[in-house]
This record gives sequence, C-alpha cells and structure tokens, in this order.
Amino acid sequence: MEGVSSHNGIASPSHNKEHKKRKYVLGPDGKPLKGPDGHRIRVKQEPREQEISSGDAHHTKKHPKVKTEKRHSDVDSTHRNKSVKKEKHGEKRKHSESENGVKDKKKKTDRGDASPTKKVKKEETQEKWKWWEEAGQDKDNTIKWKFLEHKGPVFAPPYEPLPDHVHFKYDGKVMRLQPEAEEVMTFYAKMLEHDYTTKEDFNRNFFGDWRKVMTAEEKAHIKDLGKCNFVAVADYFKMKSEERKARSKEEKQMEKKNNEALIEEYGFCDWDHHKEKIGNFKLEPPGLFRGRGNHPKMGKLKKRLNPEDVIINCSKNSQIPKPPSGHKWKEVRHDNTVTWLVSWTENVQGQNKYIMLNPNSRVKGEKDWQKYETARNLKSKVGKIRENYMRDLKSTEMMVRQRAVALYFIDKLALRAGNEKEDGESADTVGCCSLRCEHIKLHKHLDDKDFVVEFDFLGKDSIRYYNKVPVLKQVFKNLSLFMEDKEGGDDLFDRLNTSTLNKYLNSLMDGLTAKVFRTYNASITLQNQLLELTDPEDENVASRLLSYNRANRAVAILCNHQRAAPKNFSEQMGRMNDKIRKKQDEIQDAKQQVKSAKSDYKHMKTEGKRKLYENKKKRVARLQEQLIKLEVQATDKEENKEIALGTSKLNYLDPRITVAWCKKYEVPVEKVYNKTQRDKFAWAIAMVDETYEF
DNA sequence: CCGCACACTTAGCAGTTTAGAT
DNA sequence: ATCTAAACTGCTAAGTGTGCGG
Repeated sequence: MEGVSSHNGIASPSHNKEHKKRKYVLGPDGKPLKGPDGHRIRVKQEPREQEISSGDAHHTKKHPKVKTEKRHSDVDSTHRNKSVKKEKHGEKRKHSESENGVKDKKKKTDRGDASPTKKVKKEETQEKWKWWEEAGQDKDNTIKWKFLEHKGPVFAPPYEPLPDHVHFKYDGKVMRLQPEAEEVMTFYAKMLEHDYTTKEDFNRNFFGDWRKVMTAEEKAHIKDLGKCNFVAVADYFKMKSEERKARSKEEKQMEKKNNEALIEEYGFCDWDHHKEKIGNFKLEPPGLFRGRGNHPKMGKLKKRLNPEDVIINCSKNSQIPKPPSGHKWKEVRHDNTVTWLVSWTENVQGQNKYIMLNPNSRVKGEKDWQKYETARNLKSKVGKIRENYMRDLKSTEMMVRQRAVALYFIDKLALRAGNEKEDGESADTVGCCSLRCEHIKLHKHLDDKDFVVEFDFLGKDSIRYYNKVPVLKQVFKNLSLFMEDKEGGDDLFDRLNTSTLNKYLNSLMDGLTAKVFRTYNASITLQNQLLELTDPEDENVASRLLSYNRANRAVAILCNHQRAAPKNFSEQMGRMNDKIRKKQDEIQDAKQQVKSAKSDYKHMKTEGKRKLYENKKKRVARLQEQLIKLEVQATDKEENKEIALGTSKLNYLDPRITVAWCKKYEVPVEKVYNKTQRDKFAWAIAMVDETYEF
C-alpha cells in the first residue's frame, strides 16, 4: 500500500531579494575567499581524514578553520581569560544583564509559582497557540498533562505478496515462498544495492532471522544465502518505484489529500485542551535493522508490530483509542508523569520506542527553552568552574584529577559525556568518560606545538573524532600518569564515570550536567562568531548569510557534526568553478563593451549613445553582482563539504541568538530558518529583539 | 555503590519535493 | 520542458541522564 508517503509541509518561500551593494567578500580572481579580516579560508584535504580544529570554544576564530595551523599561541592557561574578554570586546553588549534578569525571572517564576492561571484557551482554529505568553500553571514538573486524548498510532501497511510473475530464485530455480518468509526476503531484496549487503554481519544476521520465519520446508531448502537470487525481486521494486514517480498529477494530488486526511485524523492530539501536533504518529514498519557503524546486530529482522505490542497512554476520561478490530492493546495506561502517547519495545535491541509530540508543542518547546536557560546559567558560573578544575588537575586524589581532565576535555572540546555501553551489543563508540588509552596519543612536541594530544576515536553514530590539541602541561602530565601501566584497551579514566561526573557538576550548579557544556559552548561560540564575522558595512544579504553560515560552521566543527560529502561533490565543485570562470570572462567582455560604448559616446554625444553606454555599465554591475553570488555560493559549498550544520542549529544553538542577529542585521529570519525550524523556534522568534544576549 | 529500565534529546541519512539552471 | 542540485522532511538509531531496587 503505497498510501503512506510524505506529506511535507510547505516549502519555505525563498524570498529572492538580494539587493544592495556589497563590498569585497572575496577576491575577484576566483581565489579562495577571504574574510573581512583577510584571513584565508582553509582548504579541505583528505576526504574523511580531516582534522577538526582544535576547537577551542573559548577562543573565537575568524573562520571555522579546520587545519592545524595556528593555535600554538594559546597553550591554554590563559584562554579562559581571553574568552571572557572577548565577550566584551564588541562593546555591543547592551547591558542586557537586566533584560536577562527579566526574562529569566519571567520564565523561572512563571513556571514555578502560582501566577494566575490563564483561562484554558480552547484551540478552536489554526491560530497557533502562543504558549510562551502564558503564565505557567503547574509548578509540578513531574506532571506533564492533566488531560490527554489521541487516536493511537497508525500501523504500517500490511504486507502485499509479490505478484506471481516476480520470482525469487534459489540455486538457480524459481522458488515461491510463504508470505512470512517472502516479506523478509523482500526487505533484503530492497537493500540489494546497499553497502550493507556486502557486510558479513549483516548477511549472517539477516539470514539467521530470515530462517526463523521460514516454514520447515523452506528452511530445509534454503541453506545458503549465497545461492539466493533476489535480482528479479529487487528489479520489481525498482520498477514499482519508477511507476510511482511517473504517476499523473491527479494521482499524486490524490495521495497528498489522503495523507493530509491521515495527518488530520491521527497527527494531532488534545493535550490539556490544546490541539498539539504529534511528532511521529506512525509506528515503525518492519524491516532489517540498520545499525550505524560496525553494529553487531545489523541485518537483524525488525518485526512487524501488532496492537498487542503497543502501550497506549492517555487520560482516563478521554476517548481511548480503539485497537484495530479483533485486536487488543498490550496495555492502556494513564500516566501523566510522562510525555509519550504510545510506546512499544523494539525487538532488536529491546529498547522502548515512543510516539511523542512535535518540537513545536508546548511540552517540547518549554523543555528546549529551559535547556538554553540552563546553558546561559552556566555562562555565569563557568569561570568559577574552570578555576575549580584547574585546581583539581593537581589534586592528590586520582579520581578528582581524572574528573578535572575529563571536564577540561568536555569544556574545551565539547566532547560528549560518554556513558558506558554494554559491549558487543552495539558499535564500539566512546565519549569522554569512556575514552580508552588507545584513543589518544601524547606528543610532547608536534608541529611546533608543545603538549599535544592526538584524539582518534569513534563517537556517537560512529563518527570519527580526530583532533590534535595542544593542552595544558598539567593536563598532559596527568594523561601520561593515567596511562601508566595500562593497555590500549583500558579505560583512560578508570576512576570516573558519567554518573559521578554529573553528580559533581550538579553540586556546582543546579541542572548542570556534562551535556550542558556542549550547549553552552556551542551557543556562546555562535554568538561570538556572529559578532566577529558579520561586517556591519556589508549590507548584502548573501554575504551576511555567508557570515552566519560560517559562524554556524564553527559550531558544527566544534561539535564534530559531520556528514558524508555529497555525491559527485568534486564534479559539482568543478562545474561551479566553470561557471565562475565563464562569468568572469563575460565581465571582461562586458567591460570592453563599456569602453567602446564610452568612446563612442565621446565622439558622438547623442542621447542614444549615452543610453547605450549607461546600459553597458549597468550590465557590468549586474554581472559582477552575479559573480559575487556565485563565488559566495562556491565558497560556502566548499567549506561545507563534510560539515552538517543542521544538527547544531536544531539542538545546540540558542535560537534567540540567531533571531537577534537577524533583527540586528535586517536579515529575514526565513533565510536562516526554514518552516519547520521557525515553527520549532516560534517562542524565540516571538520574544526576542536585537539586544538579546545569550 | 551497581545495574538496569525508562524517558527524552541528539544524530546522520535517505527519499522526496522544490527551485533554479539550461 | 527538462535536468540537477539544493532544501527539506521523515525516519529511526544512538546518545544522555535519572531513578529505582538490590
């Protein structure tokens, strides 16, 4: 049933109002672009091998430069102070302390105490609910709702057996499978082109699970994956998808309509009498588990869910969703201390999965807001905390020393906390506290720098973190000490784990945990970078956006948010450069024409000649404008090759910083936030002016 | 203390749609 | 009109952090 496909929201209107003049932005010769300060932009080299800038969050840099160069100067101890000063240096700071105070207060107290409960607004129409304007009523943080009603989940469409003419073959012979085994077979067939199917673990896991759903006869017959031929089946699905793409406008319209209807019916819930959007109301369909990185369970069968697997959570006095006929829910509960509407246990890893609200909902939005308030709170405490861990670097107690070093990493490099994981159950990845000796190398000297730590490990999603960082001498000494008499596979911080670390952090500041440092450092970096990179003189929106993207990029690099380079990247890049060159030639040519038109006009001072001359000049200007746009695009693209900006934008950057920047520099918010993002950050967009300071 | 269950946030990728170039 | 790249969305895996029971 093709029925379920995307229903995406409206695309952001791409306001095409590049107006006004700009100045430099980049060399007219197509050479690497320079920032306002003439700082040259890095050039990426080896594909996946790149270094991350030593990512000193406290040290604002012109560009998200990546390469190792520079950075010697601050073998630390001073960087804290620097950063503090840096914050001031823009003298832009509009004494927003007071403003912060107000906002904080509004927020905290609102949430906290008994401010008058506004009448519960019925959400009659499309009118978006401005929950952030409302006085918070529940002081009790553990109660998430008083009333919750929803229609339950949407199940995956049932399996449609293959038509008779589509054949799976075993050992060269056509073999018809029973629906259970056939369905699982199609999961594999659909992935035939994928890299996964070349992996031994994937194949073994798949084959094992596949055999579990076979009948006795099937099982007796199918003994070797190597003898299976899925090609015809794979082709069939390819054909189906072509077919789908080629459907008529009307059919596509129709499907869209149906989808919208589905969303209307299942995509919303009544949460304390507000109509709120649900994030994921469809249950995950069955398929083969695609773990990231070297996941031991890749290829295992993710089973089809039945109502009997599903727990419903809603108000007692609500319309309780009905299970499909002939079925029962696993359980219906009424737990208002949690935010999920539906949950189930996924069979591959045994984890719970949930249906929850969309990010634009009150419950998610408030949480997000709170997160940034906690991070801002850290801003005022961080100096003290840094002093603390500096001191602790020399503690006589090993655990304290380890804690200090770990904290130093988390703060300076924005590493994740690094909870321990059950081994063998998932890919071998680490964070700060779970670093092993083999993940770092110590260099007393390296490329002109002293006390360099070379990190090389796989982090979340098996994304490689590779970085060479000069550290404090004391940190360096401690690290050698921690590694004494240990093997590569031993924990670097053997006396430390995230829970003790977080407990300690919590004692320093309410709500402080390791991840707050990531949020804090990301946001403060954005703020600093924006201040530094935005040229007030240059009013061109395109170049301002480039500045924004660069600031964003600095954060992405700090947080190590990577992506696979787009397909055909170098070809694309080549094409862009061709275009630029062509444009340059055009400009040359146009300039010639201006010259001759000019002399023409000098010889014969007619109105016509003058017009011609003017027009030629205008053309040059227009072409130059286009050239700059192209060059900016090319630069942005090049710099962004393997950097993912979305994650930090969505999860780490206080949206109020961005909104304030937009207001200050008259950049329309929709240039930096698409529809979804504006929706998620509606609270920030509504409440902030250009004076906001993180 | 710990191990584990649970809830919730953060993450990259794939597929689809849209915009822009030719 | 057709092609291509960019933008966007959905998806779901993989983290973080809390709290509980032993």
